[in-house]
Amino acid sequence: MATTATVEVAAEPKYWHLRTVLVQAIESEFTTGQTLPNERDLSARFGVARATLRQALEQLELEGRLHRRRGAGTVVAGPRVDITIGTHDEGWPGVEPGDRDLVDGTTAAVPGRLAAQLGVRPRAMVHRVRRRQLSMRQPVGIECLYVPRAVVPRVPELLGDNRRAALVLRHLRNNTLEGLTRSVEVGVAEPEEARLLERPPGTAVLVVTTAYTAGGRTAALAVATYRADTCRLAFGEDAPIGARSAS
Amino acid sequence: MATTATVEVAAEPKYWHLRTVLVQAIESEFTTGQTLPNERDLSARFGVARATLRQALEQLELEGRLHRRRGAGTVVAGPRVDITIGTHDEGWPGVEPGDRDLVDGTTAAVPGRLAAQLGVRPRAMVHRVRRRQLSMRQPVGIECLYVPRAVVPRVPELLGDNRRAALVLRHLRNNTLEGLTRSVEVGVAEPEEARLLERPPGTAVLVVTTAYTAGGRTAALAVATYRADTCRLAFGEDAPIGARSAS
DNA sequence: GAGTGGTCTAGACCACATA
DNA sequence: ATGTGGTCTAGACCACTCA
Repeated sequence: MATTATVEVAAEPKYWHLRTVLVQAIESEFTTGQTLPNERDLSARFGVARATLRQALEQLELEGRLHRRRGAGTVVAGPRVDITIGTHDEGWPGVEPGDRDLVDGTTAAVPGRLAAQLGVRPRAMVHRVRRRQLSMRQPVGIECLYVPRAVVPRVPELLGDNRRAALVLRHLRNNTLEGLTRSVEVGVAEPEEARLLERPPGTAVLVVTTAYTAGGRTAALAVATYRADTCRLAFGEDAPIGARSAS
Repeated sequence: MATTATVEVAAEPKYWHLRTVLVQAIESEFTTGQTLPNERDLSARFGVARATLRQALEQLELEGRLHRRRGAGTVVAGPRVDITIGTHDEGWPGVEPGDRDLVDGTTAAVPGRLAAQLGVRPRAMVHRVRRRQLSMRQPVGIECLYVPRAVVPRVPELLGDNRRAALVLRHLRNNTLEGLTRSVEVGVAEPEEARLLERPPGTAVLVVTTAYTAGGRTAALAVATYRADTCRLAFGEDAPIGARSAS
């Protein structure tokens, strides 16, 4: 029994200790927007392999404390962007604060996984309107609205994206949306989505799925994916929780 | 200009292609709960390094398609657990479906980052009640309630965790909660939290922060962290979206 | 073109679960 | 005791940004 009374029963992994050290450094010696030393220098300074350092950086990015851009560098992040998630039909038919970007508007067969949620046959035709949300010139989310063609039938196939999207949205606005069901979960960005969000494929995203009901059926389904590193979802009518409330 | 007309401008990373192959394999050749071959075999089979395979597996786990347990193996996951997030004071004062586990009940100085959100002085004393949510014997979330001692002063310091927690909750239930503000974001689990969730440190979690207001002030703050891989947050009164609605 | 983060490799050892 | 996933290393090359 030569067990020395080491209090260090923890034995936390190296990447976690590294993360803690980096958090302290970020909070005490750096300010928002400031660039950190590059990964090779940092790993050398801390005496760890670059992969281990990267594991810590990845977690800090997921927490929204850092932003990394290939070729550019790693900078200290500011507070997360608040994405307001309304209790009502907010978001789609209306106009909201913040810049938005029309990506495209198409009509095609419903993606297999969404047929059940939309309440349509597996290969039914649906309109899809996709737009991108920006915040301070940075892309933060992709919002995708699916509307069964049965709900909005009169959209000529030949129109351009902009006109088609406008038609679908106007039609929907005239509908009386009665209620909605919503869920939030974590997903990963597919390559195209990732490109629009200016992130590598597989980046963690918050997926907000909203089913709009009208006339006892699902009239539309919105699937919004927000960058998990930069976004916080804010619910309720009041102002977001901790934001700028320090007197 | 010897540019051959290669359509393959994509050049997606290897881990993403691997992910796609694995998704197809999981969906076609495996069923929920089934164990996959181990990582060394899989990486050999696909002709990649183990680290590359693990990058794909990590994403699949984050998506909730796989569960990995050290020493045990990698199994195909079932559908995510729906965590109901009510519009009212649901969750804390009341009782809800699903098993819960009291972790501890303490009274200590408020954690620095929460003082502003609770509307108390930086080193003010707060009661903390912490419990764990289980689903089918698996831990899925840690729910932590902070109540300023100014709101519930009459809790003897000497009581055991169970009694203290019960007192705080009963006191809070007698209060008239007037409203709440809520946000959802992604975070990483600290080692202790991670242990309770049976995951490695740094695991991605969904952080739900709810501020309860009563009498024009913040009476309580609930910080709930749910395993991002196994949980989906369901909002609204209706049943969750796609769940079991296929007739 | 220099410097950055992103991808990928081929190993090694450790902590844990299970039988 | 065996086998699993978890951690860590020391390299290499690629894709991208920016001066």
